[in-house]
Amino acid sequence: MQVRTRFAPSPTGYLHLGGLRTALYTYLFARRNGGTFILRIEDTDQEREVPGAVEKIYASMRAAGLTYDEGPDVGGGYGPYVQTQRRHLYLPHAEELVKRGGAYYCFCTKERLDEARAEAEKKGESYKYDKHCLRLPKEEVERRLAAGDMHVIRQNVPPTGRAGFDDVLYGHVEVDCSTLDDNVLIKADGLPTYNFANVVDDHLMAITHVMRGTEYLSSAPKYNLLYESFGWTPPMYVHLPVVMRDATRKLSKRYGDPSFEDLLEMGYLKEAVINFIALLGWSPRSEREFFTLPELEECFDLEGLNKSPSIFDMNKLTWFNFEYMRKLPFEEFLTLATPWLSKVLDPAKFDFRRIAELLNTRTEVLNRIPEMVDFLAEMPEFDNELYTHKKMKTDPAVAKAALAMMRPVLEGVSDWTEESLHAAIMERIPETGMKTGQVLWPLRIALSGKASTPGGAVEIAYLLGRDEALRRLEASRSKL
RNA sequence: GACCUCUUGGUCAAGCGGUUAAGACACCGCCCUUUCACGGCGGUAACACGGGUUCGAGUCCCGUAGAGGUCGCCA
Repeated sequence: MQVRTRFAPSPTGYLHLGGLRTALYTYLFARRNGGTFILRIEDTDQEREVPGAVEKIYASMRAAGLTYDEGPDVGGGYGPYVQTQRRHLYLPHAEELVKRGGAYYCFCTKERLDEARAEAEKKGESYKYDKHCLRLPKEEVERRLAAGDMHVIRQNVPPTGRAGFDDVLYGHVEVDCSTLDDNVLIKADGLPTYNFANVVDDHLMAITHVMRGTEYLSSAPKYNLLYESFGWTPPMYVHLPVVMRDATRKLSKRYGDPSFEDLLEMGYLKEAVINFIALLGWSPRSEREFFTLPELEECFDLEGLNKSPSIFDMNKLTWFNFEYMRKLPFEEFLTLATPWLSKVLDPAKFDFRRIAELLNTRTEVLNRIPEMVDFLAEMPEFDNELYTHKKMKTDPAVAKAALAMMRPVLEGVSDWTEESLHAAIMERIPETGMKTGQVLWPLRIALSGKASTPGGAVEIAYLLGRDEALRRLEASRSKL
């Protein structure tokens, strides 16, 4: 069987991480099976459509490397791939369904429906359309249709019996038809609802595997009923669990959870995000944890999918990013780091290349760079207690002696390179009887004012330049 | 409320009737060390609960509890 999968977002905003993961799995499944991956835009809700959202989807897919074989902007043999451009296809199918008894015209007003809903709610019952219009005489239906009365087309769910579907993850799921509602298939504006469009399009586009979120789990039986009425073979279903922000809430922009684009802007590498997202809900069932997209395409399978929702752990993402960051070839890292360095440092004054070297293996996320190096631009205020370090056996008193001793040493270095500085310092320390750490720890603090810096005393002294280094040394010393 | 689904450490997650219940992140400790980091070594920490079935259950069945989803002319 020729596998065909589709990712079908609606253009209502940004591509959130749950959506990205669905897209990724859908893509991977197609690739792994030598199938076709399709992007379809589900824009039948004209009111909720957000301008520019479609372009955002394209951009995110491209950024993630999820190339689709068929789609609005790439074409394909099953187009168009935007539902509003397929509008003419749905009504005939709905009419066909009416003929087959799987659907019927409904002229009920919004007011009548709202009332019924309110009443059901008052009684604490769940609302269900009462099939009022199904009982309309055929002649009346035709008359009102001809008169152009406002109407919709509803699915005609059998009042009794069971309806179900087979899901690769959840197995066979079945419900009583009596719990199912006669959903609207064609809206009054002539456009289909998701319920109908996805069935018609998936069939017309020869989709073999429908992968989507579990929010569709409870309506899937209805979709299968539709396939049945048409006499079509339903696709394989793979409902994917949600990505959560904590135990009870799913990831959402409202709580400030980042989108894929947000993460990229923050300085996360797309490779890291993809790797992390892939493992959030899927396991290769081995100890391996690093995968490039092509590697995932090789080994992704449905068996490794997890049924329960998983919590998005920023911590682990950051760890992945850290690992990817340090593996980055230096020149690439330099290019990525430069704009972040420029936010706080003047490129004319500082050796970006050297700073980047020091940063390359210690940067978790690019957006942390400014705070890691801003002390170079301006000496921060700091407490003399920073000089205290048990392991290094230093405290303010030791620091005072160390700094006094270091001043002439640094002043004596004419060739201000790391090599010369290192040589001069290391030569002097043994003569004083102090331990290396007792001198270098205070020196680093005196020059940086920070407990943690990218690089040691020598590197920092070099980066600051002779004048600034001596100035800071003197200033810090006088505060002791 | 009704229906559907889920439930292994704080988090991700392996396990698919017999294991000392992996591994990773985070956390803690030790070592290394020109700080931090990196690296190395080690540690704390889990099968939601109750019944079955079985010689044997995290694994199968049934309940209970908790959580999530759905109940729109939204997708």
